Amino acid sequence: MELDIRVKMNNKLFLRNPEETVLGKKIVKHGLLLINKIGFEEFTFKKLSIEIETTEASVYRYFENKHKFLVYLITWYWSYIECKIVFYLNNITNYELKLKTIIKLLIEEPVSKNINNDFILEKDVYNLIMWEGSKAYLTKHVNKDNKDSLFKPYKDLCERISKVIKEFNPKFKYAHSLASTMLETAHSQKFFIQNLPSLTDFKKVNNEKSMILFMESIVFGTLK
Amino acid sequence: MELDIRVKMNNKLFLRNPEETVLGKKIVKHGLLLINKIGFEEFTFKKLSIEIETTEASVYRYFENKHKFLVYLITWYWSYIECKIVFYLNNITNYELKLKTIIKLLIEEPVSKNINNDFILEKDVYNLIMWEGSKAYLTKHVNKDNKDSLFKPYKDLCERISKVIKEFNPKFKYAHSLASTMLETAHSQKFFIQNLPSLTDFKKVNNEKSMILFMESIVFGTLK
DNA sequence: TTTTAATAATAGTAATACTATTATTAAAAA
DNA sequence: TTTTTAATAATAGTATTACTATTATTAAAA
Repeated sequence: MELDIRVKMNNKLFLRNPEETVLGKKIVKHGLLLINKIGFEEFTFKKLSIEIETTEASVYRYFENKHKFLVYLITWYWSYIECKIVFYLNNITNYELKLKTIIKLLIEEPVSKNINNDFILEKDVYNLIMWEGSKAYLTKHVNKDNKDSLFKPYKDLCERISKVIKEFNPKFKYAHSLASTMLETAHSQKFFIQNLPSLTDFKKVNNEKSMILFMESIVFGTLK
Repeated sequence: MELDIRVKMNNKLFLRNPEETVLGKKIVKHGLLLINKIGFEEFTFKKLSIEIETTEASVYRYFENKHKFLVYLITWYWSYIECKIVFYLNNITNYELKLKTIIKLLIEEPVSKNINNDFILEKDVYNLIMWEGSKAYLTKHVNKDNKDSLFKPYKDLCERISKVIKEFNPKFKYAHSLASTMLETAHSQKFFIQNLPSLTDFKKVNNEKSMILFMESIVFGTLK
């Protein structure tokens, strides 16, 4: 079963809504691929415009700058994960199972066939989060961006997870911090496995089961 | 009591050892301050050279590029923290107390008077780690940098912490991952407190005690 | 005293991160 | 149908960035 999730994006993230035009969708799709390929530091609108055979200025008509474009993509992922969590927790009443499901959704790499809309591929955004996710907020303009609600999807996601944590153990005082630690740890450990494996205890391939066990030992160890 | 720690730096990080000349020390000292002030993305060798009244080319004689300069500073911090841990664990035999001491050292903000060498201020590097730390490895050339042993200090630190974890609970399978999670979480939670507080459960000021309790609940919860 | 080596300054370059202006096309109003 | 307006794209620019190559200056060693 595939989910068709439409995410409403904060309109401070773009100058013109890329979902509304062919060129806009092309920018998002190929921009995501290009950042994954060469990295955010090397990525420029010029390079993207050559790739999709348009002009630099045309890209600038959609996005103010490459940072806003990154936040657009990252935000899309966070909103998408929250939708997924809402959907999969829907019929679960057991709080332990709820938490286990969340952990699975955070760690399990999406399979490539799982296309959820016509221009963003889930596995590509997953990869982007791993490599560039924290760069969305690790800037000196984080406070301004925060005031523009750019990080609302991340906060909402954190809030949702922390509510499940509190349901599981109402006495635990640090539900939000545990939730954000879960989110950050999922991505950083994934990155370390691929690139700095001695910072982890996992194999390069087929590590999902042991990663899930690790995360469960942290979450349930902390909460029980 | 103050520690006078001299850290031996990987010589792939610089073209000319900045510790050996007055200009070199000036570059490191004011470079650190400038990155903290304007952020790594906005930081350039040109701006630094104006600040310390020299030329851009002179800065380039010490460091290949600004990324190597960042890794130089970050690496210094990791090595320094490992030294500190070695020193403070020296006379402790109780493994629980060892872990608690490590947690304290990772979370406690250094006091400003604690100057450990003539050009790097501990509190400034601490701040740098919080804001720019993960940018040291979140690049597409992480594998090349890793082969040049640029991240050895971080790995050594992680290894040292994971050894204490294993002493405390020899059966725990994920000592390295727990250690790297501790390191990453210490910095990300500190950043969130200051900039995205709704991702945490701590106050903006005087949060160290509760942060330490949070980290202890994770570490001992997981290991017990 | 001369040679050599270390260091700094000058002057460049291609690329980056944009902006302002002009041209083209499409839709709405007269 | 024609004209006006609006949307979009392309052209051509700029200041800054991230460097490099060359030349000048100073200091130390032979």
